[in-house]
Amino acid sequence: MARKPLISAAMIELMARREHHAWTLEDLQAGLSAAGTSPNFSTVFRAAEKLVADGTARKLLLDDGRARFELAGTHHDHLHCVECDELVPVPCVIAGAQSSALEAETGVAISEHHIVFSGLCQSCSGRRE
Amino acid sequence: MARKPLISAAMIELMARREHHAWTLEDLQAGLSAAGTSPNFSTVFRAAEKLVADGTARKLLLDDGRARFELAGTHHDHLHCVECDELVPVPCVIAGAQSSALEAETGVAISEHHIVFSGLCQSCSGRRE
DNA sequence: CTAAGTGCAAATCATTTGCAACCAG
DNA sequence: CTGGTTGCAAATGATTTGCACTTAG
Repeated sequence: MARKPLISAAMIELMARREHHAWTLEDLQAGLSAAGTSPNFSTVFRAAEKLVADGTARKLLLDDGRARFELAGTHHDHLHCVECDELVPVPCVIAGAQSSALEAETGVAISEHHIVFSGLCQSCSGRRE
Repeated sequence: MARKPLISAAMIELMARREHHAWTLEDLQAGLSAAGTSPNFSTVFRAAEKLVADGTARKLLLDDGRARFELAGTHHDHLHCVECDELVPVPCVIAGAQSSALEAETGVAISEHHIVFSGLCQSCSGRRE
């Protein structure tokens, strides 16, 4: 049990730069390589999983079938830009009252949710006007 | 160019029975086998993709990495039951005003969305009380 | 006959895992 | 030394594809 391991630390720093909000394993490997280290894909994979395990990051799966990792933080949802393929964070629009109403209406018990909007991110949207 | 092909037709009927709301390819193959035909996995796969292509069905990806197919219909969202693993439909809780407000607030342009709630479906929820 | 639908086997894709070599404490 | 980290190669799991064979029309 020691301090943050090498790659994990670099990975956290990298993600904190927000070049992307959510990173695929490839993004992470490329970013780390650009930053000097050139870790093996497995290493990136395991470091990312570890960050998820200790709560530092969260893993997301999109319909394109590739996992993305984001630094954990306050709850928010995402917009998947159909133009640039970025996954950008957007504030959550579901009020507690709404999920309560849904639970009452359907009989399900909700513990969490994740919304993925599809459309254009701010920059792609602006570029199109 | 003819009428609905064999397996596709059987697949639509099968899905319409609602044993599941959303079917994995395995579910579909098992269901079709139980119904008499025993199609090859590839055949099931291609028929399902075709249904998606012609708008009869929709393909969904969950965090477990396996695709599920549901008959297309009016928009709704889903609850993924953590107990029985079923994906059950729930009415959409996002009002148009909310996404408009989100667009105004963030500058993104939303074309659609999909919410996946996690929790207990109605039967699992009831069984636990 | 001719295009569409199938089955089977092989190819992909995106991870995951096994294991031996390494490295900081 | 000793446990955590890495690299490399091989194994998975879930599709996807290529191709030859059928079959409905």
